[in-house]
Amino acid sequence: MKRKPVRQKASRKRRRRAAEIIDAAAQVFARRGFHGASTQDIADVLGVRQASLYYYFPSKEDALEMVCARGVEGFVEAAISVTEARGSAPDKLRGLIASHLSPLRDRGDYVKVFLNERRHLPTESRRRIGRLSRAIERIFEDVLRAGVKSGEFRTDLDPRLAALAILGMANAVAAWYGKEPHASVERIAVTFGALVVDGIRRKGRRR
Amino acid sequence: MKRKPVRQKASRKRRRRAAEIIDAAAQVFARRGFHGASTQDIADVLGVRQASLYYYFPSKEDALEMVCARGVEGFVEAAISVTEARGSAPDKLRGLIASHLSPLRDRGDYVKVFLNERRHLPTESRRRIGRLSRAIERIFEDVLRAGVKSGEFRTDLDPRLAALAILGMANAVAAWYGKEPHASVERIAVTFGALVVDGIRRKGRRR
DNA sequence: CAACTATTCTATAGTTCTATAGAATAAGTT
DNA sequence: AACTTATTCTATAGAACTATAGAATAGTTG
Repeated sequence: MKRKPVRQKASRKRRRRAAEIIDAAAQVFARRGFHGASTQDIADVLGVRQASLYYYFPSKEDALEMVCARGVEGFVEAAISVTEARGSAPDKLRGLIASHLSPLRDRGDYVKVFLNERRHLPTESRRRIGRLSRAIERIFEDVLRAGVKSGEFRTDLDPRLAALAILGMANAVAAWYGKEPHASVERIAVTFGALVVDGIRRKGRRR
Repeated sequence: MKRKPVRQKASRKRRRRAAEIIDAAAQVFARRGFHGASTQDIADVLGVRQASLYYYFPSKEDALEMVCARGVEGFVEAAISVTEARGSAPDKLRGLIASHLSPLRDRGDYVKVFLNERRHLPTESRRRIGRLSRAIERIFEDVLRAGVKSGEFRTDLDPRLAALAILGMANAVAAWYGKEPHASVERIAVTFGALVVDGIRRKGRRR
């Protein structure tokens, strides 16, 4: 009867600390890559001893898994909710792009690690996370296919290739976001949306 | 008088072998990443002992440098020659995309390593290779800017963001090229070129 | 405050990896 | 064949890194 609030208080504190630890891991993995980063590097960021980290994760690989998990967290859900809202195919596509870029604002390092280091996850978690990746690709693909069917997009469009193109474009942002002046997530999303939907050619002088 | 041909013969053979060694390194670095790959992994591909590799490179880092060097080799030159040919801005841009994708055909692993592992190069060579990267970005940017100026591209286009978008799209191909059926370099180049220049929206129903 | 729990520390075992030294073998030359 | 040079091999030093064990310290609760 008395134990519960005790445990919760302690574990709330612990969760906060655990988040700091994983944050440091994300930062270090993002900068040096999983194998290029040592647990010592993570400890240095936090100002603690290397061995202390093992109070929060059982292995470096598990730390990677936590970072990657947060790196994809919410992507699929957000994307689905965009496609379920009503709107034109171009609107949905622009919405998908915006939603896909959104996590860069506050989780850039996590996203970077997910994108570049997930291949180093142990088989099982890599598979699980790979499924999420493919789910996102499929969502883009489906919107493109629907747009072709409805006549909003060109009939000669290859939805698969276009989806990979758009995702490649969007994912690449993680690599330079924060370094380019005047490039907020908003602005990038709008620019990319316009580029993909309408192209860069000036209107009224087709061909 | 007699020595020259001797030395040349020997060194021609050696160059061939050195190319095999670096090829194996490219393959292994592409698959596992620089720090995730051991020199033992490279030796395994070749069926030789780990230490034997050091007859061909002085350090693992140097091997990375050789791989990266071949990974960018020719990119800039090819891009420049595209921009120097005459043609419309859209033609040049499509040409740039095609030229940029071209090395994937026969040097996919090298390109992959250049894209993903160059950050692990020692400072000096990283800088040198970083300059080449920026040169390529600039070439794309310049074509876009020229197209805006000439009225071929939309006046509200941000050439810098568009260049990053297009390069991101193109560079991402390295990650999946060879795994997608019916996606030859030709086809990808044409698809991406059309996507960027004209967008995916169906013609004749703007807005 | 005394007892208990949570967190961090010191120390290190054990592994993996790069790189070097020098012997052995293969290839090439005269 | 005898000699020379090129290539690969065996063996290992030495460095770096992960993870564990158990002591020390800080924090919490009755």
